[in-house]
Amino acid sequence: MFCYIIGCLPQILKMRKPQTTIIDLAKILKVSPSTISRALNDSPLISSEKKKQILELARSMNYLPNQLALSLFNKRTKILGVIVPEITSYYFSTAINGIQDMVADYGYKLMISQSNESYSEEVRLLEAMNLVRVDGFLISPSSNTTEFDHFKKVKDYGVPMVIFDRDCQGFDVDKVVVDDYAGAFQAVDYLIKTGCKRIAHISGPENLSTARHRKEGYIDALKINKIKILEELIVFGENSSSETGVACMIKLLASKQIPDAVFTYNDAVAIGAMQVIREKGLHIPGDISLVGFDDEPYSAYFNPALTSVWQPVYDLGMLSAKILLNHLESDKVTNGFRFETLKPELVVRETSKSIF
Amino acid sequence: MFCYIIGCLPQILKMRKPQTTIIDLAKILKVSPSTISRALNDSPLISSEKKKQILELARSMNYLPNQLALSLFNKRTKILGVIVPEITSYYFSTAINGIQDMVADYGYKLMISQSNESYSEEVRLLEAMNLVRVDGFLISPSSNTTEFDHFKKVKDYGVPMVIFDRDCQGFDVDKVVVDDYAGAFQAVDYLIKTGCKRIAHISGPENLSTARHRKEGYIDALKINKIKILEELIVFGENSSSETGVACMIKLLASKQIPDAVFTYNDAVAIGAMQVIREKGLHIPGDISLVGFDDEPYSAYFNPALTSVWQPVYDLGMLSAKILLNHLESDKVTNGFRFETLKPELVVRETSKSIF
DNA sequence: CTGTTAGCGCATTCAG
DNA sequence: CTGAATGCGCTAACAG
Repeated sequence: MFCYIIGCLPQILKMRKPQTTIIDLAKILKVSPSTISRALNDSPLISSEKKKQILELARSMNYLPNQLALSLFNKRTKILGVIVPEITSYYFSTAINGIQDMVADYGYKLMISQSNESYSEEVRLLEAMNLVRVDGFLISPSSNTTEFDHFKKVKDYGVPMVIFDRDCQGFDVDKVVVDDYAGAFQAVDYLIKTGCKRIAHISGPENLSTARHRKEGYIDALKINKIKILEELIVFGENSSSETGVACMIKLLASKQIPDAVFTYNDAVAIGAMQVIREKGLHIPGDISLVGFDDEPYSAYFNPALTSVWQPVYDLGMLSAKILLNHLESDKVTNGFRFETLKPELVVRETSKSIF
Repeated sequence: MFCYIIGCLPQILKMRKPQTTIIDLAKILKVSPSTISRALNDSPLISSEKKKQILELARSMNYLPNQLALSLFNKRTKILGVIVPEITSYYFSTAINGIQDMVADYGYKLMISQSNESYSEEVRLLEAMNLVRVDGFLISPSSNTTEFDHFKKVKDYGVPMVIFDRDCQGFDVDKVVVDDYAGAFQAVDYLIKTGCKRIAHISGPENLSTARHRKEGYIDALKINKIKILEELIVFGENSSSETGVACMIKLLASKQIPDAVFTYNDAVAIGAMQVIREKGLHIPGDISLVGFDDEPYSAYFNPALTSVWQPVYDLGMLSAKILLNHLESDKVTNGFRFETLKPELVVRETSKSIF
């Protein structure tokens, strides 16, 4: 679709208070706009006397340089576009945190939007931000994004971009992800070492690379420990909410032989599962061990405190932003793409037994 | 401080791929740029034949209108500046959610930043966003902001703004807040009705209007029920984290006579408090009732499930944005300021006893 | 219907 | 050291 933003059409609007420009200053001081510009930009090509005078007037008249004009001229806005599936989650908001902290010192602002896990919304946002001429993109694709032409189009347009957290297989750009496989493997291997033999897995949306990798880690940990993989012990949640955790756990407990451990896609799911287990009158970790993923701040305060796989999300944001900044602030032509993987870490708490 | 963004200074930078402009199109088709512009904007002042031809070429050349040029011309960017204390909290990210949902249909984009509860950072962000010429501001001030000249300066500059969640007393703008007083009153009144007589309060940062109002609600609920207010039962947390909840609860349990209920500034604090109570071997709500504030999604899954005061945060964001849009999209000159108050609601769960 | 002109606010050549 | 001219990409008022 080729369309133009409605807002651009002419329309009567409340006129904003006119703001002082370098031309205003120039007229008052009876000098040329160039001179004003030079003074404001601390150019050496101006007498310090005039400079002082100009700066003073500028201050007194509340002069503010217009970034729009600057951006138009410089062909760079110093704005970065950030698109995440949802901003409400601790995970992504922490990543954004990292991005902002990395980027602030370089004078970049963030334009942030959430796709709400919707592909079409993601496309819309991407295009809108591209029209604003953001200098680059930091994107974590929606779970319903299976085709990457929209990304490719923007990239080919010359806008640098970094994909983070969720991989887009088959689309070549810089990417930063967490080693979900390793995290899952570690978690399940640990469960096995504590004596669990019938370990279930509540997986996430199948389309998510993170969900797939965690499932693979789970499967390989079982394999390497010579434990049979049972289809009935793997259930798939539609999303990663606590409600989904509830539904999936109910399903798992409905079978004749219940699991002695559950490794969930993330903490939210684990929390839902925990409630179901509790209500069934089963003991954690006595009857069933439970391990989550993400290590959200609340997880440590659950009763019992949740064993979980901590992810370096803040660093994820930082590194993604850093890579993007590299593209933006250096002249080096990039050869190939970076694919960075950050290591997660198992945090053992009370929902899992200990290894003797 | 009067300063210029470093990024504006001339610097060698990797030239971005030149993008097609209406002038390019004009040259190719040998017509004037105005004609191109008219075609692109679906003006009636053009032959449908030419229009079709132009649109086709534009599409094939991946033409995208440059919002910067447009914004410079229209004196409006269709970008709204959002400043919140922290983006990581469920509370503010949900408010942002509401803002975005309200604003999306009107074609506005969001520039979001967090002040990290720092006054100076807030000032910095505000100024940077103002330079970008955002059309308006949605701000929840940092807890360390006690003086509002920076807001006033921007407002006087002609940029509309709405303050939300946290009030700035003495500064007149449109504001949208939640009735913290009523929420707190309801919670504490309820605790009293369940038989609690020695109700403690863990308050938030004293500078926060929300913390003050919740404390006042607590106090008035006691008063109206003729319960004596005891200084020793009110402790102040430096911030609103779970760690603070832990620290404050330890303090409360150290006194000779422990409370039979605790009303906390928010859920995060309550969670910390809950852990301390549990570790002391006390029963909730048997020995101590516990009520939080915010009703975060996890609170329902705690063990026992947390009684809390739900806040209409999403609506808070929506309404704030709506008010700002009113300023932006209508010609009506505003007389006075709106002060909207949203009603919170007590959600009773397991950490409080029931009323017989 | 179409082209020309001017200007949004600024920086940067190029002449003086 | 300073000013005049030019252009960033686009629209709108004004002629034709």
